Amino acid sequence: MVTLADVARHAGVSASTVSYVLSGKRSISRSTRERVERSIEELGYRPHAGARALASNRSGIIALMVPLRTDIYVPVMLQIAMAVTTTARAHGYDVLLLTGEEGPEAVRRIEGSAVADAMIVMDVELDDERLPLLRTARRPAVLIGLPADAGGLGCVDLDFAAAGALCVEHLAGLGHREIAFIGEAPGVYERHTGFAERTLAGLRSAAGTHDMRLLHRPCASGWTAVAATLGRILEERPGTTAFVVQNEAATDPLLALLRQQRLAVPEDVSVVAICPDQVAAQASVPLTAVAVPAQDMGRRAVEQVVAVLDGGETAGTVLLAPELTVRASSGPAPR
Amino acid sequence: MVTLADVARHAGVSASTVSYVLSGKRSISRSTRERVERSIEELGYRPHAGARALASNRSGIIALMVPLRTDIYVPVMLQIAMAVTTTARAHGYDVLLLTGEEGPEAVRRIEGSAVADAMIVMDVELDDERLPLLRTARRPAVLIGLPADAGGLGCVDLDFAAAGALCVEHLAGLGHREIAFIGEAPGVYERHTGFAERTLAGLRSAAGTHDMRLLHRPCASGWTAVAATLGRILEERPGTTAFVVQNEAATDPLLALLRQQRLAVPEDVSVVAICPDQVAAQASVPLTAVAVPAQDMGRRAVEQVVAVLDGGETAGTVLLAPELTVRASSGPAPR
DNA sequence: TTGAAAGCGCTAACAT
DNA sequence: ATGTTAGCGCTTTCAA
Repeated sequence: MVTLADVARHAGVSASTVSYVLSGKRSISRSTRERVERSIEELGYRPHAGARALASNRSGIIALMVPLRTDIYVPVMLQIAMAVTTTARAHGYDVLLLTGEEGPEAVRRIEGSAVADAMIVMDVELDDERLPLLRTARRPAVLIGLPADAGGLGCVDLDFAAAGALCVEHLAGLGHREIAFIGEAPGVYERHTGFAERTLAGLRSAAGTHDMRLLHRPCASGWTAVAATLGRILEERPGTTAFVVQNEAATDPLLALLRQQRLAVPEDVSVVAICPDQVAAQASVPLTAVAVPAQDMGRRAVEQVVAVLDGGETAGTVLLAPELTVRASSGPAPR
Repeated sequence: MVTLADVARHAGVSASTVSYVLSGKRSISRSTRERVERSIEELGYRPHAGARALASNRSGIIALMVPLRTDIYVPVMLQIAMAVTTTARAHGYDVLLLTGEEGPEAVRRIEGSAVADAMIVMDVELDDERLPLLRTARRPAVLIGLPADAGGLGCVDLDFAAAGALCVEHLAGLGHREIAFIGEAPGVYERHTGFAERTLAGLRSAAGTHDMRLLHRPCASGWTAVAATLGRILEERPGTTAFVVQNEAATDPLLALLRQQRLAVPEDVSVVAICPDQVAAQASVPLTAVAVPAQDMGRRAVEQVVAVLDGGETAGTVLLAPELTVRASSGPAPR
């Protein structure tokens, strides 16, 4: 294995000089730098991550905690994870993948062993049990999601309340008066996941403002579950003229079921989704939707983390403004 | 920060004793062990990952290379990644997430900096450019997928050729004579991804044996693409009585489109999928399918890697036998 | 602008 | 059964 000492010897300089050429933390004469760089190249030298971590107290790793539950919003999760990884690499960091399964213990483990310089936590619950630990940790943490009390932790999320309101306003403008909200799986609400509750709050408040009736139904994934949910909604509220859907797994079954019931979209009923643009665009009826900017969220989270690590700036809350794209699934209320 | 030396002092023993209590690499008297363990507990000691990596030449990290392309088989990818992470944790390892984007350079980086003890590589192409590097690396590597020439590298994969054959045989037994194969996106074949090509080969060979006509059509994701593909198939081969689908994103649209065309499943046409069981079970018509055992694949890959790391046994190729589950989407050929 | 040298916290060979 | 000690490869003062 090629070490820094080998490079120093090969270039005829001291070890510290090589180190400084690498880190750029002090000025090096042009000729020396070039000589060292050539030696590095020729010998194929790579700094040993462990040695560097020990000496510098920096591992160059960002830990990413992903929920293990693969039943919900899978594409969003993967998109975020990928964006985090790509952005982290662009800043010279690698990403350690943790499953939410480990819970608070994972936070202790990462913190204690100094294996990562910072943490990014996804799928945050309103009163998440990992938060106290993250707050007192010596390493920065950024949440993707918004808990009840961020309390000094950096947060990145879509403004889901505004997203919900935006859906309602779009439908109100089209003359709809009675709408149904097909939400995430019941478990998501039971866990008090921030984004789900905030969306619901946004919908309710805007529905109130616009004097609309709103029916909320959580919905598990799977064709059968969607069919059951739709059946119950149509029975309870036969006057429903529009659906807001925040459940990636439900959009396609919903459209197919409406078709089966001879309900034309958007002539008979409108559908507005809250999902990634790609999902909305590829549906059987291209969906009017508020985009969940998964890539953006991942990218911003890393940028916050890196800002703290490199600059020392303390992280705040970044709420991304929702954008609604009108496609083929929404239209004027019938009659 | 609490160090091993702190623990040693607190317990009244030497540093090495603490180290050996932790590693179990030599016998320690019961009383000493308990005293040390109590000190560790009381002080809240965690070994410093970097220091350990430097001294032991082991990082306790397994690198996982995941394709960046999020357009294909997303749930499978995430399921595998999660299974890898969970299994790795069970063996005391953490997982570093790499995107395929970096290509061979990532292999060099990981290898050179000793940041990971081993690599698991997903989405392997038949003649993958990362293979030569992985072979000469000093750290073990296991592929999830099967290249043209594994050449000493450990491999884990579903036996996709057998899976394809199994689909054909099931349909042959039901009297079908003319079948269409809706495959992955064209790009997947262009990249010569192993599993896609092997499935096709298995289908073709079995179709030959059973004297069936087989039409293969790659298919991009998205409703429109599936509709176009189905349209062309029905036009070219109006006698088609069964579909084999290896494209998670296409199954649901396909079923909906068939319904629209008044083709009843399975009375008029049969559908057999190659996809995770969960996807098959949740479809609008529960699908007869060969399961892609994503969890299993992830788990087995880690077990291979760990076997090499811990035991030194050299890894072979593990081809998982396909299993076909009959559900509601397949039945006797019409007429 | 460069070098010398003291650790960083842990492991493992060598002693006893 | 336990202790002593020499590194592992790098960063970073301190000195020149």
